[in-house]
Amino acid sequence: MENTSFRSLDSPLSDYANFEFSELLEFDDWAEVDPTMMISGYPVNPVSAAANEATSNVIGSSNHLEASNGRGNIGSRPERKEKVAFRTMTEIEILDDGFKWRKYGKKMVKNSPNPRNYYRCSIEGCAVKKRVEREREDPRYVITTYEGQHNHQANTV
DNA sequence: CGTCTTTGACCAGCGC
DNA sequence: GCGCTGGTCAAAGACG
Repeated sequence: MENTSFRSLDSPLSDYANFEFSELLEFDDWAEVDPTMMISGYPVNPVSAAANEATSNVIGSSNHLEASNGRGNIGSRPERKEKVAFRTMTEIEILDDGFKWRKYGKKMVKNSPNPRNYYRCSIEGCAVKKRVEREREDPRYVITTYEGQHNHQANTV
């Protein structure tokens, strides 16, 4: 609903031009989420490194994460879950989006030589989950998947 | 002292 | 029915 929340968080850094969401992954009720909302609701502010290149790197590759949801929703809709996945060009996988995340697991997927990290919101009552995974053919790219919505304002960094 | 990180093991769902 | 993968939880440790 209220996508407002924060759009001008105290981001000391102003070079988060690496944030690119041109490659959105479709999962369940993706259509319910507005891309604009993510831009205003999930601002990223890399605290360091990577932030001088990119800027206008056009992603022309194709997504290969379709195998992620090959579980049980082939032609069916078990339930609606807000899943938002987008690719970010950054050397760091821990992007500070204004919320506090607690890593609760790491797993190595066969589809990628790199491990997949699972994060969860540290705020109680907030069941938002975040999945961070590196691109298989482009390690410089990071696939961030948000699941759920925050029930609180940004925890400010 | 409090919080978060890390690793392993366990469980569940789906495929064959 | 079995196997596989993915996902989650738990405990201990480390660090601030």
